[in-house]
Amino acid sequence: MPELPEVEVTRRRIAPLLLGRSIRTVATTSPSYFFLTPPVRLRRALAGRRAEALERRGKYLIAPLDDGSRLVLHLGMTGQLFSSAVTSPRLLRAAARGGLAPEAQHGFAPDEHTHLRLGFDDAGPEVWMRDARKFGKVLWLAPGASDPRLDRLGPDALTASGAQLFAASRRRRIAIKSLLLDQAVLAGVGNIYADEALHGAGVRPSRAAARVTRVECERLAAALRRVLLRSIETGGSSIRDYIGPDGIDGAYQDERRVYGRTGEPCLVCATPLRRRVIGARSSHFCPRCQR
DNA sequence: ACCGCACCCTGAGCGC
DNA sequence: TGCGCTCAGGGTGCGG
Repeated sequence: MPELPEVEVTRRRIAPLLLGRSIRTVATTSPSYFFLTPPVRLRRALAGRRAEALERRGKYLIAPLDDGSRLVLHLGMTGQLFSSAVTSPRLLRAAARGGLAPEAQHGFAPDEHTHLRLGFDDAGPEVWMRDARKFGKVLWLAPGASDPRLDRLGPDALTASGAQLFAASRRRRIAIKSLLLDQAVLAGVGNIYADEALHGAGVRPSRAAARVTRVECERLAAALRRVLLRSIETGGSSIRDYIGPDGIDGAYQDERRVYGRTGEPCLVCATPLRRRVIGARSSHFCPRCQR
């Protein structure tokens, strides 16, 4: 599940493939709600353009183009943005992965889930976007156009302060976990890193946001920064679908302390970790360390 | 205004 | 072995 770290790693590694190259071909799948901008319009808008930068806001990637328009991408849950020159078992269905050595899986061929393919006016690799579940989004913004999705994003989780978090949590009766996932409060936090940060800060995910103290908000902001930065360092979490644009898996899944570890011992106090559904998201926590 | 929840989608993993 | 069911969840939007 691409969250801030995975999107940031993707940004850093895909930027060299995108920047300064003129887009010559744009191939898409059929219209669906994956395309907030209809494919026909998207193809027209992108052909001949050149990305001048690649920015990240929360979990969104934004590429300002040379005509002042912008290409906006969101990877959703299962989105993969990668070079056509790479392959990875994660690009294949489990059935197709079976038994194959990684080096035997050459030449990933675009399938029905490969929704966007950008080709360039040189001989280099293309940039492909694949998303089996289509929870991702592709959007083109005309010069000067804005989008409510971007406008409502709160401060980036990497730079948000404990004071901001404290202010945003006052009078809120929702669980602190749900508040962390609200992109208008903090941009970039998803289920994995919310759970990890709450454990790091010693705060139970189900606690009402308004009952989290100023000191705990400071601890939460610090834990978020620590967890997110460490994940970026290790290439993100490749738990199911996520791959780096260069086909290389992240390694942060090996450093998880609570996410997906229900029943296993807490690495701090050895108490078996618990799972509880909060706001339709599974939450993992230590009943002893997190109050 | 605030909050909970259904919905979009497909593949994995399970039970029978 | 194979089918069908359930679950996973980011973000949006609606109903209470």
